[in-house]
Amino acid sequence: MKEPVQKERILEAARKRFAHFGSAKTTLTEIADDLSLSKQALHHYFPDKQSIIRAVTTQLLEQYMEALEAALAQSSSVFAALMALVDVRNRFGRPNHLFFAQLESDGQWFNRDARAMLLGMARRERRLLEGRLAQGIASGELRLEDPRATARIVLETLTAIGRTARNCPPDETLFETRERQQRELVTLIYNGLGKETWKH
Amino acid sequence: MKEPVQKERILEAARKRFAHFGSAKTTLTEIADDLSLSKQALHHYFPDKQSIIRAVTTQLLEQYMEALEAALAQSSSVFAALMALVDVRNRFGRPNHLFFAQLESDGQWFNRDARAMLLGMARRERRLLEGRLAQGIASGELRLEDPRATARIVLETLTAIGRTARNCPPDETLFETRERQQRELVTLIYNGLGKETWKH
DNA sequence: CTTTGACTTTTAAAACAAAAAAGTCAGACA
DNA sequence: TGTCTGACTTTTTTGTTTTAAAAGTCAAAG
Repeated sequence: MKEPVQKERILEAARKRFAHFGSAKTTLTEIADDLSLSKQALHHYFPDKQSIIRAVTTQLLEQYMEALEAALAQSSSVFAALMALVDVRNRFGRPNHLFFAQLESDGQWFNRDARAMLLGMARRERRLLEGRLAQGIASGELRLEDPRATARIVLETLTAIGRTARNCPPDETLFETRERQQRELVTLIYNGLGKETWKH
Repeated sequence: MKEPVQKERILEAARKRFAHFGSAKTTLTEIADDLSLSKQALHHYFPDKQSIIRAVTTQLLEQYMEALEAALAQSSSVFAALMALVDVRNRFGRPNHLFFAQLESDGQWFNRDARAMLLGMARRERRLLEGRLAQGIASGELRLEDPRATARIVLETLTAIGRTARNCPPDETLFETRERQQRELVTLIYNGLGKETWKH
């Protein structure tokens, strides 16, 4: 074999195209051309386009989880952890927003696995945050009854904010606005309405 | 004139149809038929369809503002005010979700005024909530630095949650889920992470 | 084991025709 | 004069057909 990790090269090329144009607007021929191959070569490593999308998705989500886990682990306070959550989410979501938007949309195929993948990811994400909240409770930083429910509502809300206006134009301002909104919300939640407001 | 307030009757008929099918899927002929009129009669009172939509929108938003104002005024605590906010929002949004979704979407015409109207409404809504928060600060219930920013972020977030999955099927479960989510969020914000959780 | 050329099938896009709805106007009727 | 309708034109939406493109298959070559 010429290349020891041809599969990896294909996945890398696909990942780049998916990030820029989304999986729907990327053809197998384009991916193959990027590698100076014919599309039949791709079929030798992946049975169909769907399996390529799935592989790229798995890879991305796995990287996200690792980054989140690391960020939460080294956060010195729950507040820092929440801010890191927002940061890592946007660091991964922004360059791939087109890709993820298509995964969630009612696109033709896929979507069987996509739903399941994203759901499983949401679960792992929730467990991580729940764990960090529990740590905050143990350390006396927080007084919370139900860290699980709290983690769930925080993540659901951040997702809702991130979903707004997921239309075509990749407006950079929009991303900035959303991230700022998320940071403000997290700050508000951390402080609540009855305490002194946290100072920047 | 046969009817003293023919314009009102037309608006009422339009409002009903818009609520059920949205303004895009409602024809002037249908509205006219409901009143046993020809569509030309409608044109005598309203120059075009857009003006009917605008009139209905204005009416609905005005009713919403009055309901919200009343609810906030008679709320005994800020927490009750926030819950009332969620309640009134959904009480108005649910029956007309199709209508409002179309207003916000990139539909063919309209949308010039629609944006402005919704923006103005968001402003008035924010002022009301801000006032109620300031009242809470004055009464000693809250300690907040910036009630304006807080009102803004709360409303933006509630809107974001209400916008999720605004697709076709008027699934009743979805509305329940969203409203529950909004209540949980408001509770979380009120209490913050550092205090004892509020008991139901 | 990889890769490709030639092929079939499926899916998405473009073009076009048909239907429906919006909007106009002169005039009827009380 | 205020209210409404019939007959009409223009615009928009919808449905159908055609066309192009992409997905997927297979035998065979290096």
